[in-house]
Amino acid sequence: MRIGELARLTGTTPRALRYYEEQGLLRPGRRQSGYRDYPPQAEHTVRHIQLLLSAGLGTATIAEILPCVPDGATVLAPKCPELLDGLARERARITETMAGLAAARNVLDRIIGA
Amino acid sequence: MRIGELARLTGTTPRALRYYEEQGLLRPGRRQSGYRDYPPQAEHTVRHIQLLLSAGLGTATIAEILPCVPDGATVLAPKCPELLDGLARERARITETMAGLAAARNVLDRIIGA
DNA sequence: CTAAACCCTTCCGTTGACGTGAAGGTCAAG
DNA sequence: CTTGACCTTCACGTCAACGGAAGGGTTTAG
Repeated sequence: MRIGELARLTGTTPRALRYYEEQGLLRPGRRQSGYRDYPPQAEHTVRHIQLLLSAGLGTATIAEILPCVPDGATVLAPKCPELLDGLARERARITETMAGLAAARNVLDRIIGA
Repeated sequence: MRIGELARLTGTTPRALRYYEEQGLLRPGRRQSGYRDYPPQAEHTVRHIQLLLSAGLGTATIAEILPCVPDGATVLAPKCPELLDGLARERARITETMAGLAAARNVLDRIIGA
């Protein structure tokens, strides 16, 4: 599929997809015309990227993670033990952020009050 | 108190405090020398600011909220009903963000696996 | 009285994930 | 064969919350 269709399927823009490629997150093939050509699994990959981005992970970190998450949806990663440390830190960071959000939401609740 | 002491008390920097003032979040007095002079309650105010910032609220929104949160710590805001809508939306946004973080953390957990 | 430490304003720099044209090739349909 | 939608590569712009340096007054400890 071409870039426009993938963008529509994933609710993003061609510009963002080119950016992901520039950051090493996607490696689409090329046609003779130069147009990018994405395989169907790219949709899943892009959704993963969006999810991890929204969690505050940077593109560099995601670029390390993605090769450990094969095409299938709910797959574990048996073969990237070097990343476990970093992933655990990211996990902790996410948990911290959630706690902070809960605290701030409590403040809002106190302000909203009745 | 002067800016350096307030910065130490709140774990931030003079630069950040000047920025908050620039955005209308703080209004310290001035001495003849031009030095900023903060009242003791400023410490509480700054902590509120930090908490709301960490929740993803922008300085403009916080500037609207602050006048509704008098000096006392756990006070409600009876007198700003116009903000209730916006605050409710921010609250919803925070909840959404937390859900997204939980989802992303689940992805990480699946990757970390064993 | 002097030196260190602190403060002032002004202004430009940073970081990340894109947005926004510009100038031009490509492709399916009428 | 031409429109119009889609694509390409630059390359600069944006937004938020500050960081940092320049150039110069102020306060305080010795």
